[in-house]
Amino acid sequence: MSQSDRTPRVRLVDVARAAGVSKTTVSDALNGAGRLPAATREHVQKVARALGYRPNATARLLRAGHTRLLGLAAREYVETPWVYADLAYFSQIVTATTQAALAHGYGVVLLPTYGPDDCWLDIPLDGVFVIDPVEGDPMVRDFLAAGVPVVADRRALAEVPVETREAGRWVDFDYGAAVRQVLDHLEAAGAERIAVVAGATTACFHQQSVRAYHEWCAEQGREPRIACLPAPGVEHTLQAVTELLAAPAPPDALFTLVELSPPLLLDTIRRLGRSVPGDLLLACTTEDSAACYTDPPISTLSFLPGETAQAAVDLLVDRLEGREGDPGHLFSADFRVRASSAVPERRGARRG
Amino acid sequence: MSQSDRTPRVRLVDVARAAGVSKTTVSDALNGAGRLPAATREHVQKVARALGYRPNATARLLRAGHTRLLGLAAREYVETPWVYADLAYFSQIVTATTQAALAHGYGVVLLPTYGPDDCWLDIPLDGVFVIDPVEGDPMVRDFLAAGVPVVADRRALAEVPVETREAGRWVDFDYGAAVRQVLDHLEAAGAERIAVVAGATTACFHQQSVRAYHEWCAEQGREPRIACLPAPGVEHTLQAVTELLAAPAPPDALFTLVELSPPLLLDTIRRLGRSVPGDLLLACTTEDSAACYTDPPISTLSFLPGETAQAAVDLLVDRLEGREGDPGHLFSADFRVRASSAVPERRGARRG
DNA sequence: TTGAAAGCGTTACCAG
DNA sequence: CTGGTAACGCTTTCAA
Repeated sequence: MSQSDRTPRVRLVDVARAAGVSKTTVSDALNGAGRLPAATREHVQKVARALGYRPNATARLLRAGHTRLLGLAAREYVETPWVYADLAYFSQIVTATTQAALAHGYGVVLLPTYGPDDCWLDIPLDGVFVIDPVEGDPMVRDFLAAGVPVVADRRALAEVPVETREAGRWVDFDYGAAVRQVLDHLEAAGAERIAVVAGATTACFHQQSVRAYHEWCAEQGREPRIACLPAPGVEHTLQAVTELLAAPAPPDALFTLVELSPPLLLDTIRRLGRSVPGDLLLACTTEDSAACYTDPPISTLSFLPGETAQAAVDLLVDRLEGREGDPGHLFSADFRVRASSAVPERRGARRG
Repeated sequence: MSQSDRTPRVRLVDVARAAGVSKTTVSDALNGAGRLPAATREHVQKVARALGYRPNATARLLRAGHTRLLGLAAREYVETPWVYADLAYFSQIVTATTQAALAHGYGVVLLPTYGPDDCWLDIPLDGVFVIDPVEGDPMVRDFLAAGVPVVADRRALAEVPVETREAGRWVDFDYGAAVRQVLDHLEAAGAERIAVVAGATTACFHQQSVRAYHEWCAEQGREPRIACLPAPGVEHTLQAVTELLAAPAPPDALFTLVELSPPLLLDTIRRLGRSVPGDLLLACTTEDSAACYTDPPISTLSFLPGETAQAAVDLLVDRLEGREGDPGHLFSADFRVRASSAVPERRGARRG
């Protein structure tokens, strides 16, 4: 690959010349194809090894017509240069995607989320998994227009010209339903003023969940108490929590929709003088497994990154290998009620 | 890319035919090369757009002779199929590598850590960053033999045939020194029985750090108290901690060398009936930023994933773009003393 | 200004 | 059983 080398790589033809045979024979000998006599095969292999020959991967790909490379992009915070390290959700998506891809013999390329438009089109990809596409996402549009199969969410696919849609597959959640499930639970547990921390992006998840919260509030005749963060970050998130809890007639429940270390959030709430669940019911959208080890364990809403990634890869690979599969897969979020949003009795007991 | 399509992709030559010009003209018109009259250029562009033409990435790469793709592999737990999601260190390495690569116009491919030997050689890579190579790592050997520049640690490079070593660069730490620094600190803070949780792999980091601990114990005439984990995982790690603390004459200091959520560890220690730093001094090797928000804040040892990744990419890119740069970069670990391993006064006060 | 043709390094088809 | 030769799809040099 390296062009800057003084010594150019040894090519198939070099081996052929050195071994006194043709390119075909070398190719066959090395790939176990054809029916060469063992002697020829071994001779060629020896020469190849002696010369340090390695096939050029790019040339093989051009020949093969596919690259067995899948792209992965997290688009939620397109503006801010890549911030997914602290986000357990994206970490787990990356891991699970890589594992699933590997199991099918595919590699995974982490795609740029920002930067010169179209730069992603220079990467030789067989398919792409786009997580949290933004509204009218150009990446989804471009790949689909280029005929590269894409897995995204239903909205992203609906936004794309119908004639390019054929290569699109989707994985999706009913985000609104998930949010309402948590709100209903908190209300049933006695919460009257539920505060929410959400993201201020055009990703489907945040748009739908914020909308669901507002609708829910309207139905219940309640005043929304919501902080929308334009970017992730521990500082800002804790700050938002602090401000929400400092409001006059402070909330008696908190529901976070952005990732934040659960033990840390718990600790912060305590330092603000509130007990959980005594003064404040708590439910977190998180993939951090630490949530069930805290005291009290924290109720969590999970969007199943492992399952999602697995499904996305399967969808992509089915399409790539010519199998007619499902057009997509709808998941249900996983809400686990734990002691942090406990039943009303306990709260009444404490206060009475 | 997708071969399974009924409708084969439209190629350069198709556009040329449709526009009534030659391939050259199309290429020039689309790439802004040559000095075509504006009319021709626009005409070609219009036809290309109408046909939905997208250049084939693989073919361009073959022509270009490079792929602008960098491989990234975490080799520490080669046996276990990819377990880096919960590990803040690897997450941050991935993010930082991607960012740094992007800044140079390179993409990043996540490499398989296990699976059919050599399968990584089929991926068209310009360079590779191998984190925590194992002893005699075949991945490092193969890429170097193939003339693909590699960044790893010094040991990995030393193990490779000298004639292929030219394409190797390194980033490294003096792990032993880092470990001794922490042990010395804990001792100065009054610890007499320091327990350690480490990994049982052949990665440089674990080998050197475990050795340093044993040497330090020997020098001090102390009995080592160490748990070595063959694989990561919250359960196992907490279990190891529990066992170490349950020993007769229990340790008065704990130093973890494997990643574990700091707030969670603190919580666990407390549930075992020990206070930090009162009963137990605590220092963690971790990249989790939550460590400085706990109460008490936790002393941490960091191996600077951000800086390491940045340096690795720079080393790779310098080599690829023909610049003569450094052969490698030696880092010093970042040890931050916080209240969890506080000065002896406080411990005396509590106990007296 | 435009086009024909020569690569890039591999694999695969067919003659010999 | 082997070796020429034609793709794969693009860029670029060089003539016209």
